[in-house]
Parts: sequence; structure tokens; C-alpha cells
Amino acid sequence: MISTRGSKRLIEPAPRAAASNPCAACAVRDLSVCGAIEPAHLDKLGAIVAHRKLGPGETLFFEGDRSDSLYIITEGCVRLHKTLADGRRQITGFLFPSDFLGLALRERYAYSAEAVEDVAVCRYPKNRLELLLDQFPAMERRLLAVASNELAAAQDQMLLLGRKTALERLASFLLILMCRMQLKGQKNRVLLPMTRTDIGDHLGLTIETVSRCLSQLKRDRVIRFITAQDVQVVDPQRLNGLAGADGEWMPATTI
Amino acid sequence: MISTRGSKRLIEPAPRAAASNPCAACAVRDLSVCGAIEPAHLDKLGAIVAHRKLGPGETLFFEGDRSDSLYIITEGCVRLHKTLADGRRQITGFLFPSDFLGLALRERYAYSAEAVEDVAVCRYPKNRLELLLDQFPAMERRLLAVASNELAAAQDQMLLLGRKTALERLASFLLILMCRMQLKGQKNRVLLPMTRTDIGDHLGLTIETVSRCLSQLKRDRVIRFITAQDVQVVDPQRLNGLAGADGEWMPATTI
DNA sequence: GCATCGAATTGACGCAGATCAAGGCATCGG
DNA sequence: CCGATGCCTTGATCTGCGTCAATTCGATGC
Repeated sequence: MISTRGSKRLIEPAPRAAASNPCAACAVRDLSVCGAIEPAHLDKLGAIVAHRKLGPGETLFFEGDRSDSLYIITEGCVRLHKTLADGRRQITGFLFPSDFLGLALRERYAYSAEAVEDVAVCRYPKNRLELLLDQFPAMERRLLAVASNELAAAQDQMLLLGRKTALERLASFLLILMCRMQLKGQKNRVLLPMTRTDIGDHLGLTIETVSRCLSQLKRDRVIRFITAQDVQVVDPQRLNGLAGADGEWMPATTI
Repeated sequence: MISTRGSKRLIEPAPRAAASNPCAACAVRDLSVCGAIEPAHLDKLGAIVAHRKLGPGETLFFEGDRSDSLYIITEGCVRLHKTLADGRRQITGFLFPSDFLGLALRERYAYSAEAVEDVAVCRYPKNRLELLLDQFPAMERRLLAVASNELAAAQDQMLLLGRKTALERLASFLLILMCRMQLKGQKNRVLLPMTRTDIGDHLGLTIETVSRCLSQLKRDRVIRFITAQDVQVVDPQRLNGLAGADGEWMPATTI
């Protein structure tokens, strides 16, 4: 039952130099969504932002590090994870462009954050951000809303980990990614930039079980592999049914 | 693997009449902790509070209900849970006096909330609370902090559900409750107002496995049963070790 | 005291998913 | 082109926990 094997860590590649980032404007917009922030304030947000790029496997911060920044992903996929002393790992979530990271106003980060692939982030120093929050309460309301959504997602994940079968877990996972792709205009498509090991550590399964379930979904013509990381959802309806038939978010437009 | 049996619902007892609540002042203080709120503002908080009492098994709200209130528990234990169509249930958390409930500023509740035993809550209507939040940004900062802590707890629970063994789950659970009791001045004592079924549905286990693990902890002289719901932790050190030896919160004073 | 009933415990057995093991299949450097 | 290296897939076997079933315990009412 104890599986450390699925969680071998890679040697971290050397950090890359930070580069100027063309996505800055987009990240600033994210932090100010709802139209609650005026152009003048937008400038102030832009003034405190810094940029960073990471290569595959590189760490943004470690669990337990002093949390001094809030990040927004502008490019690539980031995994968040907690690890037990013996190496067992739980990936608590994958982040994609426009996602927030480290918004907990806590002393220390509760998880590590690593780049799954090439990643770009916007960084907002917490002390300077808090000054801005004092000036613009609407921004704080927005952060609370983001935290609420994360909390709801965490509860869905608890239901998945505590009560769903392996196949239901895979179906739920694919469904969530499919819905995100849908928002970006990609219909019935799922990209899996993370490894099978990562997926297993996210769903509380081993790499073999992940592979077997994906194969089963393929055999049953629910999904089709373009490549091992590029999946087409042939039958979204059935995928939704396999996901456990709770109130899983399945917008009508995707069916 | 699919266990609906562990999740039989009770018929709800008849709701009780709301009664005037002597704990109001305490709840208002909770919402304003950090000293950031002045006495005059405290009055305004007290002015919008309402009280409610629930009997064992009674529901405060259902998953999917329009979320119109924020609650603070002032007495008793509340369970939060999500349920799949076939009855499988995941209890995402247990709440105790001073805990917040429904602070998500979302359209609808993401889970149901039920009284485990006799419970008293303070209720703050959301629309009126938001007006207050606009006036006192410090309160909003406090809510964000509470949400951050909940998020961290949710991530610990994901690690537990995804990667810990049955015995580690029980040990972690007992440890968390022990630490809460410690804060109230009760050392090395754990009260379990919830049923074994509830514990199982929280830890992703069956009632039988919960019982077997508790028996093992008893056999190994780690805990001792005063009654089935009143446990003495004989060896906190070892309980901590059994919990999985991650950074699990184990204050030095409890050892 | 005794009957009742829900909750908890304990034992026997089965199964979903973990573990162990053996290829397959890209990608990359030479 | 070829060997090395990671990652993924698939098969055989094992095991921790779930399932089924039988008591036991404890609270409540009479």
C-alpha cells in the first residue's frame, strides 16, 4: 500500500535567468477582474509585478518556505504537492495560465510548487501587495472569491480521493481538464503535460492503475489518444457518467 | 470498493424553535479577532446576528442551497459533507465552537451541513455582512485568513486520503482532535461526538476498518477508551509517529 | 430487572488496486 | 543507424481494506 516508488524526485535543473515577460498585462488584468479596479490602480499593480520563468521540474518554492509572494501563472503547467517523510507524495492541484498561487496570507507555504513544463509566472511581493489591498478593498474581495473557489475544488478532490473508484477518478480528472480547455476554445480535447506518475500522485493511484484506466477508456471508445499527452474525448456524455454522477461540473455546451 | 452501506441517512428530527443565545457576544468576538475592530463596530456586528439551535442529525443547509449566510458555531459539533448519486458520502470536515461556516462568497453551498449533536450557531446574513465588510476592510482580511487556514487543512486532508494507510489516517485524525482539545485546556483527551460511520466517511474508510484501527491503537497502548466516544491519548509521541511523520502539527507542549 | 434497538466490535473471506516484472516506444546524442 | 534513457503499457501475483455476518455493548423505556 505504501508507494514511494511512484514519487521519485528528479534532480532539479539549473535555474534559468529571469526574462522580461510579454504576458505581464494579462496577469495584472487577472488580479483586477470584475472591473472593480480603475486604470490608475492597474498601473500601481503593474508597478510591483516581477517576472520569472522556470524549466521543467524546476521548483518555484518549497513547502515550509516563508511565503513572501503571490504568483499568477501566465504560461505552462505547475504542480503543487505535499510529501511525507518516506517520499509518498500527494499533488494537491495542477495550475494553468491565469491561476493564482500562494494567495494564502499565511506565514509559510503549505505545499511545494514545481514547473511541469516550461512555465512563466508573474510575482507580486506580499508586503507591497498588502499595501495595495488596503487601498483597494475590491481586490481583497476578489482574492477571497478565488480562495472560495479553491476551497470548493479541494472539497471535490476530497470526495474523489475518499470515495471514488480508480476509473471514476480518471474520468473526473479528464472532465475537469476538458472543461478548462473548453474555456480556452478547445472542445473535447485534453492535454496532459504532466507524467502518469504526476496524475497518479494527484488521484491517489499508482502509475500502473492510471495507465490501465486510460487504456480501458480508450478500449471503450470514450477517449482517443492523438499522442500519449494529447487526448480527444470521443464521448463526453459517457465520460461524465463514468465520473461518478455527482453534481460534477459539466456545462451543457460541451455535450 | 463502493460502499453505500456506510452512509445511511437518518430521518431528520423535527426542527427546534430558535432560542435567545447567551453565546452571541463570543461569536461576534470571533469574527473580529485580531483587535482590528473597534467596540463601535462590534455593536454593528451584533446587530445583524441571529441565533439558531439544532438537534442531532438536523440539517443547517444542503449542498446546492443558495448561500445566504455565514455561520459561526458556538456549541456542539457540525459535519460538512458531499454525497454522490449512489449515496457514497465524503465528510469534508467537522466543525466545533468558534469555527466559521459558509464563508465562501459563492452563489451556492458546496456541501451540506448537519448537526452531529446538539448545536448552536450564530448566523450573519450575507448581504448585510457584505455591507459591513465594505466599511471594515480588516474584517475582510480576517475572513481571507480563515479561508487560507481552511485551504491548508483541506490540503492536509488530501494527503491523508490520497496517500496514508488506514492506521495513519486514524492517528492523524485523533491527533488533530487532540490538539483542538489542548487549545481548550484538555490535555491528551479526545472526544468523538460523531459516529464511527462519520469518522469512516471523513477518512475514506469503512466503519469496520475504523473500529479495527482504534482497537489496534488500544491494544498497542497508544490510546485508552474511557467510553466509546471519550478517548485518552496515553502516548501522544507515538501517535504522532503513527500519523505519518510529515510536518503534522504537533505542538511541543502536547508531548 | 428485562426487552429493544442502534452503534460498535470482531472474525472470515473476497476484491480493487498495489506491487513486481517484462517489454514497447519515443527521444536524443553520437 | 544504434544504444541509452525515460516514460508508458501490459501481465501476473499479492495484500490492505472492503464486504458479509455474527455478536457484544450501551442507552432507553417499561
